[in-house]
Amino acid sequence: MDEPGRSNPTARATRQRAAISQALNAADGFRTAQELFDDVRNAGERVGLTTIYRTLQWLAQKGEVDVLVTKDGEAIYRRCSTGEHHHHLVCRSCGHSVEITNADVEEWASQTAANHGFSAITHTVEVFGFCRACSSPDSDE
Amino acid sequence: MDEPGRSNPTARATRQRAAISQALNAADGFRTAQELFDDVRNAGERVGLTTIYRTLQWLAQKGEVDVLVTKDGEAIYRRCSTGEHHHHLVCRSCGHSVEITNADVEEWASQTAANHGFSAITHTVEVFGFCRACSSPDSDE
DNA sequence: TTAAGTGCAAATCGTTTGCAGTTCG
DNA sequence: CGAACTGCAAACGATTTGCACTTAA
Repeated sequence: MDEPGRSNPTARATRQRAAISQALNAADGFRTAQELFDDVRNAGERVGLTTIYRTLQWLAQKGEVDVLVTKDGEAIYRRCSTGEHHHHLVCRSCGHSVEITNADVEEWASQTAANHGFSAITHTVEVFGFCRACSSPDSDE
Repeated sequence: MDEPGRSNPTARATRQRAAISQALNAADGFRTAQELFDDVRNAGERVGLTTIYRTLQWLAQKGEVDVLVTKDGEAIYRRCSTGEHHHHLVCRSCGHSVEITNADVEEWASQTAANHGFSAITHTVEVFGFCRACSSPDSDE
């Protein structure tokens, strides 16, 4: 993998990457490639889905974005918050997300990792469910 | 479309389901649908991949198998472990992953979600870091 | 200039579904 | 018999790749 602090010699500053990076920056929480595609479009930029995927892959490799996979097998990306650890409570229905924190989890994560001999720990916790509004008896999915 | 995962009318005992269940039983850890397909074949049974998927879906719904999704978006299944939930400790360098569990996190997740009025909770915990081997001074990759 | 970057369309690949033929009960 | 169940092939949807064209440096 790339060494930290050493910029990639083959990295060009393109309009597309800037747009993607910006969308990633503006996004609060995880986004699928498609969502990012839409975000970029809404921002008035035109970037191909392919480029979204390739750039995301590139950023992930550089460790600038975290990648998770949902139960549906979809990849979701988030700007990697170096050192910062905040989690989200995401509504499956409306997408509303609440930021949550809990020192215990942080503690548990680093502790567990250490027990397994892991270092340079970073963790991600995402809780999916239906928010109060969406789980009302007369709401649908 | 009548998948064996519908309501619970009449779960029929078929040769295929027996074979799948047996393969699942013999499997040591997680298996992909394909692997299970092969396992069943090696056991001398002939079951379609479709049936593997449908039965797995059915078993998952009944809570008899756990389903996880790998980074590649592949679903992996494992028999039983009702209520047990695994998380992963993933090495950023070699990709080696260790399964971890901790009831406290489960508790925390559902508790926190409930406090925010969320229901039908599902959570994902991923801990990234460098495993012992990869953090050794002379390791590469 | 020229190789990295981009985008469209086609290709992948795991998983799902349409449908007609089987089989359990 | 009739509803479940099965399996093949086609459909699917997210992601990747082939290839000709742009563009940053």
